[in-house]
Amino acid sequence: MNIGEVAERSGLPQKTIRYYEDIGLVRPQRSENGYRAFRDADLHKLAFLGRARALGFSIEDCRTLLGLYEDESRESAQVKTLAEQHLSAIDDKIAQLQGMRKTLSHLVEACHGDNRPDCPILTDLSGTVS
Amino acid sequence: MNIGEVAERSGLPQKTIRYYEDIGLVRPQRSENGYRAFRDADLHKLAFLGRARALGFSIEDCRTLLGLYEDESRESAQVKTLAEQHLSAIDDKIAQLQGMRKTLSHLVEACHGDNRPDCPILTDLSGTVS
DNA sequence: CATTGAGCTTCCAGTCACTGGAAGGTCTAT
DNA sequence: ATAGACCTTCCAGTGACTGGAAGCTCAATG
Repeated sequence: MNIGEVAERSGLPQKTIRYYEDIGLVRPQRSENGYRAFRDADLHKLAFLGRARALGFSIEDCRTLLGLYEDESRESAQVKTLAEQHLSAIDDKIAQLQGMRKTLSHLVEACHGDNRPDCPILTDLSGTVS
Repeated sequence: MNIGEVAERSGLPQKTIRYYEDIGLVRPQRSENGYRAFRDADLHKLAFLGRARALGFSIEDCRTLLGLYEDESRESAQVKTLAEQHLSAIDDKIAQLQGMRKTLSHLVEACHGDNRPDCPILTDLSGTVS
């Protein structure tokens, strides 16, 4: 398979696939003309990466996950620990965003949003104690 | 004020303050020795920026907000629109993270996490139709 | 057989918002 | 005089791509 087909079938952009090769996540062979020659296993790996990235795992986590996937003697506890850490990082991010959301939605509600200049959003940002 | 004091009082790292000067968000004067000489208005601006960043506004949004803050003839509608757009972006991010969270927490629960290699998390990532 | 256009290659630069570190000047207190 | 704190600039790196340029290869058409 050439990169175009792999991109289509994995759902990853060609640029991303080349980048993943650059950083050693996949190692496709090369045809005589210099084109990358992907095998089914490469496609499979790339799809794995796409799903792991869609769950928010970092590239380094993905590298680890791929390693565990290919390691027959892995312990599922290793995978679970990684996933739990990531889950907890997601929870932190959600909490942070919800904090922003709460403050911001209060401010948006308080702003009448017309042609006059006075604005509670700016007042809040300016730190003016009202 | 020198940068150290401004950093402490604004809560921003010195590096960040220098960076904000680089990109033209603040323009402190200079003392004869070449040190940055911040006035109260600069400190005020930096604190404004710190609060806006803490609400997740991008640097360019912050630039716009600062401009509106200093523009006496602004219309609060402009601020409100910007804030609403940002709020909606935050909502999108929260929704995306909650999607990840849901999938991932199911997978984590399904994984027994012991010394055996079989792991539903990896099975899911591998795309195996079970 | 020449040409066109799609598809592939590499390489370089840019994104965003900092952050770290090196090399060196300045100030204050002992 | 010197130590140490504080300041300066400049360069490079982060994460995970993304865009674009210049150029090679391949398949189909006239």
